[in-house]
Amino acid sequence: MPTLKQIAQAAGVSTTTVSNVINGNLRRVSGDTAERVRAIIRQTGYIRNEAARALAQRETRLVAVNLQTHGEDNALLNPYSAVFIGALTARLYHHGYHPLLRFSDDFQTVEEDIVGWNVAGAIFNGSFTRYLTQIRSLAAVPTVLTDCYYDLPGVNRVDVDDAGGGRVAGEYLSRMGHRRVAFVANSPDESAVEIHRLAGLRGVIDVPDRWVIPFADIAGGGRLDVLTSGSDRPTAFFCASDLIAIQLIRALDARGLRVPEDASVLGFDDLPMATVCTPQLTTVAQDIGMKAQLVVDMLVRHIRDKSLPPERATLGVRLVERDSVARIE
Amino acid sequence: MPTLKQIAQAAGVSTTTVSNVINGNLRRVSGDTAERVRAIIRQTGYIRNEAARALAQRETRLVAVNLQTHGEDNALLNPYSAVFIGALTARLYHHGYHPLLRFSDDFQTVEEDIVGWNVAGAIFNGSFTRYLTQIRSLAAVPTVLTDCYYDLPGVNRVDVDDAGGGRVAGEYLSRMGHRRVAFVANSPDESAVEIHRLAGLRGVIDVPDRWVIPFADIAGGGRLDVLTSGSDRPTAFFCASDLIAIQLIRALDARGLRVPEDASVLGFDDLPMATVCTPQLTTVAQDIGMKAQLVVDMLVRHIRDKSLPPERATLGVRLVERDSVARIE
DNA sequence: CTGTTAGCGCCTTCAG
DNA sequence: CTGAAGGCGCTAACAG
Repeated sequence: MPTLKQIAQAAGVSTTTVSNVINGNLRRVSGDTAERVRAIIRQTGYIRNEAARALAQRETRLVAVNLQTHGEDNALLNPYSAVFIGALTARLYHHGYHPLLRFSDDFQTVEEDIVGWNVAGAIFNGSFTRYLTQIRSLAAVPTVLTDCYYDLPGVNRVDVDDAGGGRVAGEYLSRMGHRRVAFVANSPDESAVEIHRLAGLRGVIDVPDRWVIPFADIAGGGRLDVLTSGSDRPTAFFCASDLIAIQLIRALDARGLRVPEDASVLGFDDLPMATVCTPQLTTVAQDIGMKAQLVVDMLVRHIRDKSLPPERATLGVRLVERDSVARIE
Repeated sequence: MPTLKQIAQAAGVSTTTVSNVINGNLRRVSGDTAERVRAIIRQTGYIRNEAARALAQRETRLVAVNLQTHGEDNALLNPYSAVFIGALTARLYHHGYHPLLRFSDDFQTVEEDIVGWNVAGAIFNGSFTRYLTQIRSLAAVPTVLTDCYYDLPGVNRVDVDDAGGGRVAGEYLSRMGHRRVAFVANSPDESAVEIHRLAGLRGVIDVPDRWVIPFADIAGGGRLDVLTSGSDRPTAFFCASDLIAIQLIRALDARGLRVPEDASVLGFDDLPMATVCTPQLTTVAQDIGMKAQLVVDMLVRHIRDKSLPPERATLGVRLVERDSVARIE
């Protein structure tokens, strides 16, 4: 593989000129020379050394993409994360960047990536609140936080309208005749996202605390038996994610309860899996592709113009009606 | 952020010594100096510049991970790919490497990654046969091919025992009383993986060509109607992936046919989704985490010792019995 | 429009 | 066991 210098020699020009051609600074090169240089680049199959470029420019075309792991080492086991990361990646390519993936619950590795690789920017998904403030480099590198209700001065944010989603869910369930609704979430008193979804729901329907259920209680213990027996029981379950909804449906099914005949289930996210399960999931949809685009485009804007003031965007949601919620009464 | 040189000055030693400490060449440094250097590194929070290291060493700690896209731009929409990429990533971390992700159907971008970033190694998943031979850099960079039945001299391979999986499927279906079995796959006459699965099945059960079905024919057209009416119809469908199986179950469901009562469905892969659908999928399982480990460990071995001869490994499969296949007759 | 030059931060011979 | 020095390949002033 030739170096830029060799290209310059072969073309009989200086390295500056070649560099200018490669980087599209065509104002500083005559059309003639540019074409000659390009021809040589093409015929030699020259590819620029990114490490050298990074060293000289003090910046790579890498964007640190950080995902909380919650202990699990394969963060892409979660289908929402997988789809989102895939969408981010595709959009990053669009702007000529690469994701530098990091699954971690620990800020040290994250900082090593950001600083060690001289990344152009950083994206965080989830509520890293525990250590976000410890990441000193955050101030220096354009950053976008998603699904993270934490206000860090100078940092950009993209959030889903979680409260709005909860409200939409409540209004829909209400319209379908449901008055008694339970909320199932991973950690309903820690996850900011889930807290907002619940708050939105409660703006419409009164949900008693005993019906705010950590999913683990259902997956593990017999909490579901209590919730499905006796007369004091919910007619519908609003789940903080499709993944939870689908597992809940299975758990109900295992107890001989059919959805939506015996209980209604409403999801959140609208993952591909929502349409391949039985019954197909009625869910509050967020457009993950659009979200990735919002995030990446915002980041790139701030990479290009470091003086831009912090931005904040909220992604709308909409209800997608399928088969898991029944009209009652 | 200090540079290595500044650390050296602060410690009153040369850059060589600091470099040796960082890279664990402790034979060439006295325990005393090493500790002094380490202390300064710790208290300044020094992080080594990867670009500089890469330039000096002509190699990054990046591994190019390439995924075919089949036109789609978000390759992680496919749950199998998502889980596999996640597992690869986790295992790469384990050895101190990062994945450099590329979703592409085109060898140019792939080569730009490999050469431009001086990656330490490359992993390909899927049958890139169309252009694999065009990637000149493959000879120079340790490479592992997965799920790619293509023999490239000097290149390592990890495959799943697809033929064995087909056989296991056939034997199981046979044991359950099925004689009339159809095979549903994405591109049964192009995908090497699918071809092997079918071949394995055919070693046990006779599958007429008319029952070898591209999934598109089912998803799109009314081919399924033909397959489910009349007396000349299969009693079981062996699907080349869980994803296909689940969609097939839905399509059957839409026609009022229940699985497994009216038709049995057998999947392949054993993705997480196999347990969250109804009925839960009986499937030929491959251990994706193990596969990722085989791939990465093999790659790292060859990165460390460039003189190693090419290797080849095959991942075993096993049948996981759940609820989508019925015993008949 | 084009060339010269001085680094970017680290690794790695080679001397001592 | 330690240090000095050159160079990895590219970019970006600064001259011309």
